[in-house]
Amino acid sequence: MRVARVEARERILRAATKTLAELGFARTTARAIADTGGFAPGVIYYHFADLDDLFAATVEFTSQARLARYRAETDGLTSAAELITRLRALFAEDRAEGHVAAVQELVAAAASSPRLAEQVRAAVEIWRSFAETLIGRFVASTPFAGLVPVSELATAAVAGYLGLEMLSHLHADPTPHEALFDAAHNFAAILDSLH
Amino acid sequence: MRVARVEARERILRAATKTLAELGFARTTARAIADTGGFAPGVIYYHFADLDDLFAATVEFTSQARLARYRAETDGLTSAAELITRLRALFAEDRAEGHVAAVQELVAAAASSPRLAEQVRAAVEIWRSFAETLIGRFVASTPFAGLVPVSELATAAVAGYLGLEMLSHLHADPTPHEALFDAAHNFAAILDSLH
Amino acid sequence: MRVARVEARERILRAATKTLAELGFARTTARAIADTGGFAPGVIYYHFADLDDLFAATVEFTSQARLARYRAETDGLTSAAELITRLRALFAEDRAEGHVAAVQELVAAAASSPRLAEQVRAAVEIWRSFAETLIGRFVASTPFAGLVPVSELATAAVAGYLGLEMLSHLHADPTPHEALFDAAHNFAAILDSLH
Amino acid sequence: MRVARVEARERILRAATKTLAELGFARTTARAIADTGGFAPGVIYYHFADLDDLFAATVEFTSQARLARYRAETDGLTSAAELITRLRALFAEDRAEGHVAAVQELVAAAASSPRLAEQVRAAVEIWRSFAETLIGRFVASTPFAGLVPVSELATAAVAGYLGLEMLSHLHADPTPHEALFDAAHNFAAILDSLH
DNA sequence: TATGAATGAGTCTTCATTCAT
DNA sequence: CATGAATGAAGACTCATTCAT
Repeated sequence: MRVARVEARERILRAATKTLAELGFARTTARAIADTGGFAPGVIYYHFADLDDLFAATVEFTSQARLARYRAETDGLTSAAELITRLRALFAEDRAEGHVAAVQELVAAAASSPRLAEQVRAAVEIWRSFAETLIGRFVASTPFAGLVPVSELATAAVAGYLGLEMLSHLHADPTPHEALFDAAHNFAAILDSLH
Repeated sequence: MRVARVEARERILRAATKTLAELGFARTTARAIADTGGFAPGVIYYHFADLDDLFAATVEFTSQARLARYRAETDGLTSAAELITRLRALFAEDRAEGHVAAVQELVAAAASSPRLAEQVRAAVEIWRSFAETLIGRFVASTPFAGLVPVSELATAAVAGYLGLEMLSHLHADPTPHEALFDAAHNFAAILDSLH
Repeated sequence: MRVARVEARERILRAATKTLAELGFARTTARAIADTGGFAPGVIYYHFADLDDLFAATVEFTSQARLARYRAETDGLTSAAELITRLRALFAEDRAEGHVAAVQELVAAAASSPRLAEQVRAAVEIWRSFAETLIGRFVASTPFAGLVPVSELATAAVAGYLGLEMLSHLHADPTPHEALFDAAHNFAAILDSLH
Repeated sequence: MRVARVEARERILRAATKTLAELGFARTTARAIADTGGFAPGVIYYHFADLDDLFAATVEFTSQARLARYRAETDGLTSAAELITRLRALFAEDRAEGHVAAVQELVAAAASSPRLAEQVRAAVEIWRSFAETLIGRFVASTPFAGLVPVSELATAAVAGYLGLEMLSHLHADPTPHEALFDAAHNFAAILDSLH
């Protein structure tokens, strides 16, 4: 029973994530989610109070899952260049599974829903904190240690990440990301040489 | 006559901008815009084909106006630190008048509206190009000239700017921006000293 | 389940037919249909894509039902006078149930809706074809066989039928039809005597 | 002044007729009429109480004008075949100028507007009466005089005429009318030979 | 629990009509 | 008289949500 319940919840959460990524927030209606997941719209209300509740849960669901993956991939890394390579691969996964797209849609939508904003804020803070730790770790072993405003950089990184995702919906091609990863890789290589 | 028409259009455009900034895209309905501007919802359709048309015009309207201002303020500057100071002031204006907020909402909304996406893409490209010119100008007089991927930085700047705006709706206080400007100012001072 | 769905559809179709007959096309709004049928306007859109879709379905629904009845009543008849008597009774039914009135309204409305026109054209062609068969059958056994342009008469019959219905909305009394049936009956009696 | 006023009225009436014929009643809005005529929508209300008033006047306007023409063309004719030829030409004029189409639209619309119905009834009665006179004249000189229900035939003629017009909007080609005129011409030739 | 039919509020949009200029 | 901007009352349609089965 418990297991079935959790599975049903996750089925809905995955459908919500996919729909957000594919259709955008405005067209992610209860029926659209149900169509994506292959269940009746009514089911949603057996597992979530309302759509706002589902969206809040979606932020946490998709965020937790990805964070675990990001932690696993970046744990113990010492080379900045290697970090960029890993992040590029993780980013490709994100895009393929629609995780960033879904989160970005919900961050944007939070402006219209205080209830959702609360949950999103928490998730974003977790990512910011993760970024801060990561950046701190790599800056620590460079001559810039102490000079770099790590916390601010972490905020900028999260903001930039979401902003890029948002902009990417305007174009068909994902080129901007690639070029940025290339530039970041070059910079990371310089960083690594300063050890 | 002509003047009256243009004035009416601008009244609607300002109301749309303000409503987008204050309520977010999802709640920026024809009625909400009309309430903000103090006119009947029907007027919108007398001056614009539909809401999509109004939103497209809003992107251009608010974008053009701000760009002129940004160009005027940054023209002829040679000190990076001074540049950051000016940008901080411009940003304060943006926030007070809701320009960035409105644009950010429309960039996010463009994901659900191909028609709007076209207009937004054009506006974003203009800003990216402006950022590229600005960054290029300041990098040229430093030892990093040629090493810095100016185009990518410009993209990142626009993305970061919009991303920060988006994140700012999650908090009440605008602290993150202030801290970032402080950090940027420090960095700019170093840049200036390298001339 | 399936049955409930079909029943709901038919309830809406009957309400549409009745509303068209009683109020005319211009006043047959979603709300008016809902009021007639005693359900919420939204139900219409649960069972039909939009009003055009409902109107198209109404043409077919009312047309099919009546045609079956007309075929049953006229099958095997050999006396023209008896045919006229039967047609007069069928016509009385039509009027009582609003079938012709509804169809006539939709034929007129088809001028403004290409989508509806398609469906209406098909229905009209079926009736024209039915009329042609009927007329042909009765003319065959008279001296005029071969001289009478059966196809043209059938077209004229359908046009006249719809035209009469349209004109009948201008008067309160249905006298013109009665007089025409009387005249037709006299003519039919002469036809019968020529066998 | 008087003349200008009458001219303005007629300009509006012609625009209404043309719009009805081209767009159908449902799309004949004040703005559509104004667009057709090249004047501002507001003008309509300087010459007519409201759209219903304009439509009522349109029925009379177009009806009177055509009736004069029909009378002139059929006056003094003795050959039925020649009558059909003349009617065919008049009908071609009607179609080219949109007169029948406009009237048919208004007859249909009268079902939804008691006020319009009154005016339409009067116009239709005039045409019915004209048809009755015409038919009576031609029947009088045949062996059928006294046997033919002239009044009913006149009603049927008007109804058929309007019905055909209505059906013609369903097809692109006007073939049905042509075939009917051919058939009528053949019949008329027989009639003529019975003198 | 799941289904899917139904509801009602709310959205965009149109349009007859008015009125200041 | 004419213009054209503005209004307000609908109308079509959507969608979150409920509920009987």
